[in-house]
Amino acid sequence: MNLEDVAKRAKVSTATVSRVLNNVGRVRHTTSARVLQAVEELKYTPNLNARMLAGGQSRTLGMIVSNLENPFFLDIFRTLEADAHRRGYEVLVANTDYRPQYLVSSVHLMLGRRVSGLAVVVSEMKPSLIRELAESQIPVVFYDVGTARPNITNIKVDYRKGMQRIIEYLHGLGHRRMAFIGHHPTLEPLNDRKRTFLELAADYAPRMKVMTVASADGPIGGQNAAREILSSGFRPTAIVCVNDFMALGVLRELHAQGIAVPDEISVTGFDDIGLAGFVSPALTTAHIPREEIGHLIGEALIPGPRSRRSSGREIRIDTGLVVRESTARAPSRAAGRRTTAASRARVGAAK
Amino acid sequence: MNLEDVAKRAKVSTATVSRVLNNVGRVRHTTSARVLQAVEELKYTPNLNARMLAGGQSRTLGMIVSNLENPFFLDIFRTLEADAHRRGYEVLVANTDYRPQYLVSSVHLMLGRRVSGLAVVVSEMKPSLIRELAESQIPVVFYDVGTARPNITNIKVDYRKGMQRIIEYLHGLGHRRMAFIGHHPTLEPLNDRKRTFLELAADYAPRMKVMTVASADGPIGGQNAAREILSSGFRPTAIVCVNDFMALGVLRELHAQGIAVPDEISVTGFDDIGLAGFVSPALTTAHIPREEIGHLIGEALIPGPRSRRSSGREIRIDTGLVVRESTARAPSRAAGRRTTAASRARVGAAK
DNA sequence: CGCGCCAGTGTAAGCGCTTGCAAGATTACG
DNA sequence: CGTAATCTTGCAAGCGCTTACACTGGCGCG
Repeated sequence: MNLEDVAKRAKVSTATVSRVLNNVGRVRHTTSARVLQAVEELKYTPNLNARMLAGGQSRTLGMIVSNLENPFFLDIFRTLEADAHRRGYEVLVANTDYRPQYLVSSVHLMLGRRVSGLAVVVSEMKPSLIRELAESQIPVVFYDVGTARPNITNIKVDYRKGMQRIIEYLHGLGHRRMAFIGHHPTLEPLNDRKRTFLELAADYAPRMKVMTVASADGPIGGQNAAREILSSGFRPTAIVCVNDFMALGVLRELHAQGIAVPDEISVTGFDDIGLAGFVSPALTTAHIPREEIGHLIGEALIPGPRSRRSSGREIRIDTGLVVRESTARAPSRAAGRRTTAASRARVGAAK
Repeated sequence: MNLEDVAKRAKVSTATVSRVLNNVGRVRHTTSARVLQAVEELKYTPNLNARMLAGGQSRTLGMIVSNLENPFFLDIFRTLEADAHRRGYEVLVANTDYRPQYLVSSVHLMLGRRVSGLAVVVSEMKPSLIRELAESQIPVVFYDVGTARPNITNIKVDYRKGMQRIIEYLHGLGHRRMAFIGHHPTLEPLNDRKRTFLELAADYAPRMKVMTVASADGPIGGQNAAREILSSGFRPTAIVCVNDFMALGVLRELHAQGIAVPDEISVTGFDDIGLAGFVSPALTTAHIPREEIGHLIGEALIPGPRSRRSSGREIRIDTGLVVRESTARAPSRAAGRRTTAASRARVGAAK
């Protein structure tokens, strides 16, 4: 079932059919009606691959994320997709599971499909890829990784400032023993966050006791990390999570162990995913404007009159602290702490 | 940057380059090395659109879901994708937001890309689409909707039996006033679920008081629905949700209103998404084996020796009840119920 | 030493669609 | 009416790749 079949049936040339289907050039009304009818009767669907090949442009964007399961990424995708559809674009999405190797193949897949723009919203990175994409000529947006280049827009969230707000807030509540839960410590951007936490903690209170652990992204990872902290003997009054998705698991584990949040331990997340407000206790977190990010990506990737095609720009996004129910004043030392299996000895803090 | 450039640089013909890249036919080792080097130097990426056009087959599957945000759909997608990758396939995903119109355009998009198989995992449907897909010749899997046809495999979850287990269980705990929370009542498959609930409730206890409300899929929808029930005056002892995703919002709202779950009201979900075990109280629900479904889809869509290409089959999936913390014996009438703003008068039950 | 084979390559015909160019059909106008 | 201007439409050249088929040497064997 191809253009020719339709053309034959409508008794016109393929060129005319093409014009009708694409609404370009002038076609007599009666002819176009005949073509449309033939299309209808034959249930013809244009071959997009051929169309792209011949047309030279795809009206398709690509988006690569680290973990589609994490609502943070999904929200950005959804916003971008909505914008794209509004402008007649499609968006292909690929998932890397934080594996650099998958990132590479995903990028190649996108490049192979000749997307007209690519958003790379991941936490892992290979320097060689940045070079490759810079040379690819297509507009690219990196989120959180990479650096601005001629055709590369860079969106960075001021993670440090967000973390600073969190720590400042917790410190103000009297917390002096904190644990940080991260994930994928081998990935530099993520590791950087841990470092930021450590630095800031040291800044705020030189004698702050801290500990860091890492597990997989997601509730299960958070749960495991919480378990690890609790069984280590270190007993923080606040647990700071690298993102909300992991914090969900932390909340669950504390609940399971009968530790009250926030009375005994305060918990914070990062991102402010929708779910953060739907768990109990609702999560205190740093808000990252995901919709804004989605729009920015669209603006950078989709050509248009309004868009200044912010090539090469570096855009910094700020975060805002959202205080909900999972944080409170640190329990006073005197306060009786329930003796759970996990709170045996208060061993010295790990650095 | 195309095959010809590479061919020129490697001083061979495009045919040879193609053979090297696809690992087909015999090519002298030294030649192939030369080609590979040229590819490397030119950073050449094959144009997949052209490849597909010329090759005639795409090794790409399509999957259309109603709500990517709902982990239920995402889990199926992830399993399918993993299977697909293992067999050298890609999978394109599209989201309909429960809108039939989006379903139609998504199907056309997939057909346009000439996917070699299509999974339609949605709750909305247009009969005309079924016909169209049946005629399309490509293998198709419908989940929950449609009917088996020559090239169409049908996977259906025995929703009724699952709901029956839930109601039986709740009834056994003494619940006699229940509310059902659904979504998108205009979509037949979803509406069917409400009907199932109503029938079963009537079966189990002729004098059971029931009420049904509907809102959007997701925690917010669940929250709104719960609010609606609570402010209606009807005071159920159990709230049965059409899926876990909505139940999350119900749990949140009850918590916010100071209503204890499960002491005052029991809550159940459906699907058993990962999050169900990570909220507090953990959700009692019916387990749908999403991984199995993902595998089945892969098996039906990806040709292979092992796969019996289950065309035209109808596969029924059974569910299992997972009891967690959100359900308990119905509070005795005498039990003091905290007088929250929402529990004003106990008005008669709505039918 | 001649012939058949086969490994290794090249040639060229598409795949289904878009589009510049030009021919044929209409319409406008003097 | 004739001719120019304007519409409609068809022709055909690709887009980048795969692949059937043809061709070229080198080798084994009688």
